[in-house]
Amino acid sequence: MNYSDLSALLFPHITKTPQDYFKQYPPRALPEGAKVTRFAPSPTGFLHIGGLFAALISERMAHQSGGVFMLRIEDTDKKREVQDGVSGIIEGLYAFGIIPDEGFVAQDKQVGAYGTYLQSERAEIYQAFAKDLVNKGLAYPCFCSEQEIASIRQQQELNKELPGYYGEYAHCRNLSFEEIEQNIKQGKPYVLRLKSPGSADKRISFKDGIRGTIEMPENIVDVVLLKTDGIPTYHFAHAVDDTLMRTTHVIRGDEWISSVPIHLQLFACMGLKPPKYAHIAPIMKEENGGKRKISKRKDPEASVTYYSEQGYPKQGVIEYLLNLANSNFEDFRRQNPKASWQDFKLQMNKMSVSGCLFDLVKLHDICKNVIASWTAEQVCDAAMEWAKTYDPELYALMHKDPAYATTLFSFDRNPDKPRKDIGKWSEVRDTFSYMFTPLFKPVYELPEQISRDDMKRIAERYAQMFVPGQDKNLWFDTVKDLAQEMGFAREVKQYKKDPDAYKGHVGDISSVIRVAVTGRMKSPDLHGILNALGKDEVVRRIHQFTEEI
RNA sequence: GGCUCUAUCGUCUAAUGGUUAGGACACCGCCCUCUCAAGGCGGCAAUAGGGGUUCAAAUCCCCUUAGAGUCACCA
Repeated sequence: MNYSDLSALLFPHITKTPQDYFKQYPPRALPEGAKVTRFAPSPTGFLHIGGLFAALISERMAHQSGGVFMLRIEDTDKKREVQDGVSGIIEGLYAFGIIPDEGFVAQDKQVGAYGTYLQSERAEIYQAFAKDLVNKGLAYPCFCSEQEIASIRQQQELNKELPGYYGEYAHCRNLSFEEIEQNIKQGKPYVLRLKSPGSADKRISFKDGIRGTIEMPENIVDVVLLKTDGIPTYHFAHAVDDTLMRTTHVIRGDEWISSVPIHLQLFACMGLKPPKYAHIAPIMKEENGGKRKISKRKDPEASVTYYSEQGYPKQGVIEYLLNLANSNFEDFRRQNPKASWQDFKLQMNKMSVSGCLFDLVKLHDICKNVIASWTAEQVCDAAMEWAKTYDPELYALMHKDPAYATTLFSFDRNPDKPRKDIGKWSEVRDTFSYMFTPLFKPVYELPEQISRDDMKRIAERYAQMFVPGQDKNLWFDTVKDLAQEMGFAREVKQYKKDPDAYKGHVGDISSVIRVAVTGRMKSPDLHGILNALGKDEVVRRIHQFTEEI
């Protein structure tokens, strides 16, 4: 068979060759050791937490090495595509600060000299490479119908043989030029298959950046390169795109490991050097005592939008992910409390090989620490930004008086022992609702050891005594004075020494004031709260308290 | 089922043939304290099972078991 006749028959309109494209997309001028990586999702819905994880690793590997990080969209499966899928991914990435250098930077905006980064716009490129393979006798058209493929499969299952289109099962491998020509003239649909040079008894091995050396049987299946519509399969697109985009490191989910023999063979057939691979274990979820891959359908926390909605600070989410990737991130953070997470040197070979369970509790803890390390202004800004979209009522209240809102976050926020009570912005409303008069709808929790009469007397007396703006120690002295006046001990220790001599102690006085003003038995620094609320509001709340209990 | 990978506290993991098997989260106790949060101190808690190799095994080898991934004109 004359293969150039065949390639002309199959691709009459393709004039460019792979060489033309190599010229168009020359090697990148990057320093030695710079890694070129990409995140290449298909736009089938919102960004998955596993996708963010993979993107983060790729971004780190590129930027740590002075390389380039690309966002390529793999939209070769039009059936599964979802509207706005691209913007969902970009927004998800941007929301967590993962910014590509090349590829898509907005729904309809691409940057970079190695594009287009949208696979559906690259059809001609793939076909040029396909034509070249046909020319070399390494690819052929296959006219088998779905039913024929299915029956081959059935037969193979019956014989307990490797399923797939290969060897003697690959009928269309042996079609003559005339047969092919006739089929084409009749308009019979076909796919283009690789004429796999592999043999069943040979094995290949490759070095995975995360897993080390992996050995596998060589690929022998004549995999589909171009689908009926002329659009490539993932495998072929990967080989062509990552070659032309000069990707050095392909970092992807470990569901791809078993396809590596196909990929390596494709590169070999095209005479190309394959990139280095690193396969990331999936993020898992616990279910009925077992582990399973976290699922878009079943698990709300699978979508990165969940973390935005809940208001986990993006730094916290990223740091949690980095912690999953390299557990020594924790040590780094402890030693460098102020450093940016980007200063951490992520190491691929330290990544876990088996999938880990996603732990929302640990995430929450990390977020608490992250928030605790910020200034009140930073916390307030971030909380407000969240509230803007997810809690408009709270936003309006904070926005009305930003200085007041900032004050709330400064309670107990001293640098040595910062308060750690908020892990995500959705907790702000409940934590501080009593600080906003419109949200203050008290259901008083009362201290049991104090009589109602005493509570009223304490509260009313305090309303008279309260002087805003006092120094904290001075203020507490007045509370102690009140304790004494009411027959309570000035000090807890004093009370414990001789409980029968007092009605209670200064802590009980604080409790009454606290409950009157916040409706709760627990709160941050009472002194701060009273001063923030101001005399009028404190007095008003105390009156409300004495009337309602 | 074939192929591939994996197995250390409940969870995330450290320990590259010699450690009282370390840390973090969670949980429990104590201390500090006007409540809470935090903090300090302590506790609970693991090498899946069985065989080898070795003076010595969580670590190397084999088997078993369990889990994960994959076997599409999906990525």
